[in-house]
Amino acid sequence: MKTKIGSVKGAREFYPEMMALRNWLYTNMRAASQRFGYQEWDGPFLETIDLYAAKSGEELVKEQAFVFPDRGGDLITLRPELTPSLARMVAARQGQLPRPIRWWSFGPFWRYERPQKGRSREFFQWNVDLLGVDSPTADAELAAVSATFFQLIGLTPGEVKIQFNNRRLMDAEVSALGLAEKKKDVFRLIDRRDKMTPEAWDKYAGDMGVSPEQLTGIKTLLADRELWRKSTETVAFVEAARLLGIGDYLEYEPTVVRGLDYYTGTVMEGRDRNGEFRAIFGGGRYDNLLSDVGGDRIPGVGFAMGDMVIGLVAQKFGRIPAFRTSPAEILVTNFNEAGLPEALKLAQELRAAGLCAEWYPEAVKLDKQLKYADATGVRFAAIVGPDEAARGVIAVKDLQARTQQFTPRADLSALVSMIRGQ
RNA sequence: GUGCCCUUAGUUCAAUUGGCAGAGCGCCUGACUGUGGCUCAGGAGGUUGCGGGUUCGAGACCCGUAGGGCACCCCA
Repeated sequence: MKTKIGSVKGAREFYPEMMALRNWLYTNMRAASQRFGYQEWDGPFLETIDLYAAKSGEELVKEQAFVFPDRGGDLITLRPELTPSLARMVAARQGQLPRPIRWWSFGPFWRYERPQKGRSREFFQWNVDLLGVDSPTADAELAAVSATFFQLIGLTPGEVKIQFNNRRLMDAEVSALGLAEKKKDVFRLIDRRDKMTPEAWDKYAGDMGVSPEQLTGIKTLLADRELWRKSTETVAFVEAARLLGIGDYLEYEPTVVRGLDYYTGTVMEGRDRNGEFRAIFGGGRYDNLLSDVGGDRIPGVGFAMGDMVIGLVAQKFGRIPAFRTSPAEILVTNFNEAGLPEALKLAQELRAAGLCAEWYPEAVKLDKQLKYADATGVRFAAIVGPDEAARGVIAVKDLQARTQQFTPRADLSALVSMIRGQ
């Protein structure tokens, strides 16, 4: 066996079919973003570790970031998320940017983790952020952007949902139980409610110093599907979401608190209704992030959606269209060696006429050339042999309809309208 | 970072207690010298992921290692 050089563990390889899927996601993400007036932007793929050390969360920085020294010895990080770059870039031009700031982005991110279903070390992520507005209505708009994307790719409220909660609300409730000082641990406890057995969860709570009475209080909170009504913020969020027509996608979920440290208010999470897959997207309000990276206090809200889970969910519900692998509309075949120059010329004239035309590079048997058209998904084939040349025509074969007709060589517009008219 | 499973032709997978490495699909050639999907016949293609060990003999057993998968952790 020949020497094989493998790919980097967890890195993504996009063969044309997968590239088509990625572009399909990108196209719909852009459409949803632009429908609400968001502008596309991007940050650096390389950053310093310091940018994330401040607020992203210890696990993300210490365990999951790709960090390596550059040739000068400085530590470089492949970006594990986008929000800190956004905060820095906005802070750098905080006086110049018209507000509100509505920005979206789609690009690669890296996290050093064990690859598994719906997760790799290299992934693409759609980020949407709204800065300069501190209101539950702004939070609802972000939920609406994500819901619009779901609608665009055909995922219904019966298939996916947007769960929401509020950090301030949960802060107050947890503090009321006398657990203000253990808030961070308690949030972690809440986050794991559905991931552990009830017995293990109780023990976990006891181990962190939660009394039986407090534990009962937490359970009461988490069982209260109407808890959101106690917060004017969440009530306003739900009202705005209903006005935006996405109420069917929303579901209040007290256990959603999100892992990133910088969230301050509304938090949300996209899920498939069956709970078969991990989170489709995650997001929330971060009002202190900009001041934490040296800027003014500009409030913000945003979410991030990875490309892998949404791909799995779209596939499960059969919403991924059959992509054409070849962009070519017509394949110009070669009848024999003598005809090669004429075929080459014909292909170029078809391009000049506006068609995407591919030229078969060898005068092999027609049989093989047509099989190639079939295999790559090119619908039409142009054939010019001695008979056609003598009559001044081109035989145009429609491989899909299994028909063939002749069109004048001198006037390609007839051929173009025939193909485009189909 | 932890645990379990997997790796044999281009690809998906077989191979009895350790005993001559095989099949489907794909590819190539022909049936069909100017026409694709179907059919039939023939053919090419392997250092069984890599490195050690046990054995008369290893695809199989043992150790290591790389890659892949699933779950945990964390999160998109």
